[in-house]
Amino acid sequence: MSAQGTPTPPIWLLPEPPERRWGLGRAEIVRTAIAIADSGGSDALTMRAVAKELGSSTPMSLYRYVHNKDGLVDLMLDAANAEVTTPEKPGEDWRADLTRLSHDSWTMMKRHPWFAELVHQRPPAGPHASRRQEFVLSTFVGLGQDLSAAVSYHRLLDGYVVGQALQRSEEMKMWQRQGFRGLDDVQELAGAWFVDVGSDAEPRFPLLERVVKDFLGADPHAPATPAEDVQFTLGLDCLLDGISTRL
Amino acid sequence: MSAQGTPTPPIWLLPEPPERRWGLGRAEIVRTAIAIADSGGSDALTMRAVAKELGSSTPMSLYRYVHNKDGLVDLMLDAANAEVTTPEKPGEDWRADLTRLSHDSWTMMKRHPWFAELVHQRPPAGPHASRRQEFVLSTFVGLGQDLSAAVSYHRLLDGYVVGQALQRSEEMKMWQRQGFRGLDDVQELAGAWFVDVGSDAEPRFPLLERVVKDFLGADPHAPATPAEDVQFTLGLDCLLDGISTRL
DNA sequence: CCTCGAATGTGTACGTCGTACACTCTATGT
DNA sequence: ACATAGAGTGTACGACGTACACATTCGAGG
Repeated sequence: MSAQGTPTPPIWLLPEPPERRWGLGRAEIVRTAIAIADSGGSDALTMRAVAKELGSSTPMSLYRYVHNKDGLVDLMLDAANAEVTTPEKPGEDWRADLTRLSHDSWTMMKRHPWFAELVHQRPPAGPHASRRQEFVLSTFVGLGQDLSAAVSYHRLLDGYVVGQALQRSEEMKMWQRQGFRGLDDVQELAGAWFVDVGSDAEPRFPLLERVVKDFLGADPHAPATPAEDVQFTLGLDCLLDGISTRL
Repeated sequence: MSAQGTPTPPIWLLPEPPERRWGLGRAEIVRTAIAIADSGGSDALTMRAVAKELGSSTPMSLYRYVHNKDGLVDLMLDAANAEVTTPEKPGEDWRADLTRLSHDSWTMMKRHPWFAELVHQRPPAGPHASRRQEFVLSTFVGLGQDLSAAVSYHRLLDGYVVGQALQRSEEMKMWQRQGFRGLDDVQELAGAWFVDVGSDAEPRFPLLERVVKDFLGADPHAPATPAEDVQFTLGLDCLLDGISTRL
């Protein structure tokens, strides 16, 4: 990544390349990049990979359109953000609004597991992100909160959603990490990953061990995991409860 | 990083190198790596940099001790986690316990801004992390919750703390991004980063703009920022409120 | 229809990263 | 004093992002 050399400014500062007469375009590039990251994870997102997928033999073609990789990431994040529908104005029921918004974001991040990993690598200044943030802020300000409290609550909510998504993508990686056969490996892993497990009679982390066993005992190829959504909703409700007592 | 090739298992699976007779040691390596990351950020954390700092001319010396970079990161994360004191057993007042634990973690992550960026890049299986997790789980289980609820609440809290730390380190990077002179640049930035700002008369994101101005208007070299801690505490309390109504 | 110039794609190459492999050096037990 | 395991070094490879010069392609004016 750009690391440190010259921390790239958001791509929005740079002019959109003029209307293309032939050749590639931002939209196509971003779509391809998203497809790659969707299927291969954020590690698979490589300028070379995107270029190859597009048929271009070298990655250099892309640079005319996206300026650099950080710019491409900016565009991907914004495209993903565009998939969650943000109301124009706060409605009657603030809690319903925010619940819907959070759930929309959550399903978007389930669709794009790379989002949570990449979003912390760029300043959060995309147009759609800004729009959503403005909406949430205005919701709380409309409820009589001052701006700094509104910012706090927005952070709280946003951090929660992204954090859950991050944790989810970690778990997915854990599954990919090795192909399990059965519960034998589970035992091995549970015993190995958590050091100082202690004797069988008195394990050092009994609860943790049960969690790991439950987790690893589940079918990795189970289609849908409603439990995930239930957990998400529980946390969110609990958070909104806490907020609402403070309004 | 290891990217994808062979997702490195946690370093605790590998035997600690036998007691050194001369030369380096894990402790010294990890200490140096943490010092580098503390001062230069997670981007500065390079095997080469660590080796140079240690006086070794090549990074290869390190590999006998830490196996690979992921292993070094595992050790760094665990060392940082060791800095937050986890009680042996849940006490009388669960809320005080968790508040103290969260605040401890938060100050640790303020001390080590790289922590939040690196923690999501490795499985959360370090001994100290496990111990803290076990403590939180047992707190909730002791309150009569079932295990999956306990896991939810733990995630909620942990995700909150790390998320706040992540946001903080993002802001710090934003400061470093360029050396501001005064409010002129601020105006420019505020107008530029948030696209479609709209006319001066009717900005498209009025609240957001105020937030950015407030943020950029503050003194970047202000020593302590108690406001930060106040925000942290607000969110945490609000979260604990939400949890406590569900117990 | 041909040609010219701007818009677009390509090849090559550099610097950085993690790290494998073979090598040399060092300190210790005999 | 010397063999030997334990430790550090040098060199090198492949992947990455991307700068720069070059080749190619298209659309408009003669």
